Amino acid sequence: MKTLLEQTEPLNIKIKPNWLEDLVIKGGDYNKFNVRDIFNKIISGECLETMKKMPPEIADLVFIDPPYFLQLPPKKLLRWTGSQVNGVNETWDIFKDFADYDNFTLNYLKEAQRIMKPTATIWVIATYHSIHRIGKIMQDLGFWILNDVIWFKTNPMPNFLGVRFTNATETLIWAVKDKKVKGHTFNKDMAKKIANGKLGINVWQIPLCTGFERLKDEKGQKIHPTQKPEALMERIILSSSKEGDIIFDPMAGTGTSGFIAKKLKRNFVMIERDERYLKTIRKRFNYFKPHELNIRS
Amino acid sequence: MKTLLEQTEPLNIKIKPNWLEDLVIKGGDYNKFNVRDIFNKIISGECLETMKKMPPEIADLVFIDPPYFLQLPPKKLLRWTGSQVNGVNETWDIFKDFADYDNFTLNYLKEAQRIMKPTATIWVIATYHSIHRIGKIMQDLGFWILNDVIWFKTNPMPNFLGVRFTNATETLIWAVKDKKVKGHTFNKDMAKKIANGKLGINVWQIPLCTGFERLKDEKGQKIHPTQKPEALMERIILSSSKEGDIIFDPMAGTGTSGFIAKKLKRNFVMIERDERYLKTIRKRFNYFKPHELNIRS
DNA sequence: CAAAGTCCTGAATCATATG
DNA sequence: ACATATGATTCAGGACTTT
Repeated sequence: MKTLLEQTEPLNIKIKPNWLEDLVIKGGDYNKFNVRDIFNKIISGECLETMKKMPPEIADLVFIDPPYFLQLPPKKLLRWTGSQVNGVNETWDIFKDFADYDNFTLNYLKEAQRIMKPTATIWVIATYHSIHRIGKIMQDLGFWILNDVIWFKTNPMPNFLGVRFTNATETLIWAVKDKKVKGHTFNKDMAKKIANGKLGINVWQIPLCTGFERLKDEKGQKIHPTQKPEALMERIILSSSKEGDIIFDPMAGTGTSGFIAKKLKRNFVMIERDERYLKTIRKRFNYFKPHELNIRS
Repeated sequence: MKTLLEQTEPLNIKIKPNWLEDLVIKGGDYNKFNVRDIFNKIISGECLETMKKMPPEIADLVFIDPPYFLQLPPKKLLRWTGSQVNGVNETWDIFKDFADYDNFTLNYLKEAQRIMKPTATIWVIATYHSIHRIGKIMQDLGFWILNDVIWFKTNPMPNFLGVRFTNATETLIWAVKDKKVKGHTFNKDMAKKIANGKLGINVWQIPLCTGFERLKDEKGQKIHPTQKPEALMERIILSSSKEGDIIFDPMAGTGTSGFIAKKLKRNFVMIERDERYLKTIRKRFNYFKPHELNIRS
């Protein structure tokens, strides 16, 4: 598989194919969506209110990369070289307190549960800052956890202050919507290939998203502070979905889930609020031919 | 360091040194403990009620290996007492529901928080079945998580059914009792040695507790279903405690925490209810000389 | 052109001292 | 109890520069 954006123009070029405009639809224009409205589309709109407009039981796979609520201090951490650590200080990661965060979590999980097909599975990713809250809320909602999967970063940011272990992992929770679900998709052979060709183990060694794959603006600054690696998304999709499946991501960011879904012959529905990210997704999807996105060129 | 029990007699020999009797004290004999009562002792008694008798702020390090609430079907339930010693329903991993489990968790965590010295840290281990519940409850109680540490088993039980990933991990939560805590113990150099000599990473590759280290009865049956490897306990103690520290374990099982604590020149306080495990601990501690356990021989 | 060296940065729950 | 200012500290990997 080719590396991201190898075949796309630089981001500062303003001219784009017209058909890419059709990739994003305005959620505000709809009271309810039907599947045809949103098939292989990114819906522009706020996460929760847009999810509520979705029809029930349409997704084969749900992927959610929510805010982690890192609770970082507003001040930047300086390195001895003078450069600063760009912690996440986006407004979307700010919550009043745990109760506020929990409430948000509960709401999007409820909607995800409704949107999932009966045999669908869901992946949620976070760090220790919030994964436990998410996991407990999932269990309380009746989700049945199939696995924790550990994303073991080969090149984590070191903890140079030496007061705790270097945090080299993020945790993914993989679950079905109910304990009684039978027949969810799991591609066993693919899982073996993915996890070091061994037993199909729940630890995945994958580097951070850096280099050419990392989407950057005209100034060379990263567009999204937490862009997920394509390799991670590939493993998720290859191990737990089939060709033609609908993959739903209500917090798309730079759209890695839909991008990889499409590369792997799946379909997607994504939601994203931020205009800057939406613009980036359009650029990114220039990789595809119109017919691959069910758009008439 | 020598392997466990290399210098002890086989478990089927009934004659033990008398001084080992003093290793276990009866919790029921006390209304309140003072530190001298319980210094390098195993307290025989039920976990919660015994914890409540403990003085506040005495532990430098708390290690808790609680029931995981695996929710296995009844016939596969793990028996705390092995063969039915008494008719009482003393099964180890049975809880009515999540609320029941959460209530138990909340109670022992509250007590642990009280027993911890102001700069103490706490380790709790579990699998995905319950770690998220534990983690959220910890956060709600004000514990401040320092790290998730992943115990990555080199020889996990393979998953033959092919419906999910082979679960090769357990998760440890490492935390201080409050966000404001300053000056907890973290032996940085030791952490580097522990985690592949590199960054001091939060992923530890350790085999399951098997072979000679695994404690077995006269019939060769394992005594405890989830005995933790010594290597795991060594890493915990070496990375986050100092010589002479008091390490507290309210659910001792076969006493690995205290055993390794003592080997590494720390002190311990342990609580264990089950007479069979207490007997095993006595055997195990025959490894030491009386003066190492502050007992007059 | 290859090899070696420099610089930058990645979801980060920092530590200590002073007011 | 707060807030604010300043100090000490790290590795892998990619981009870029120099030899």
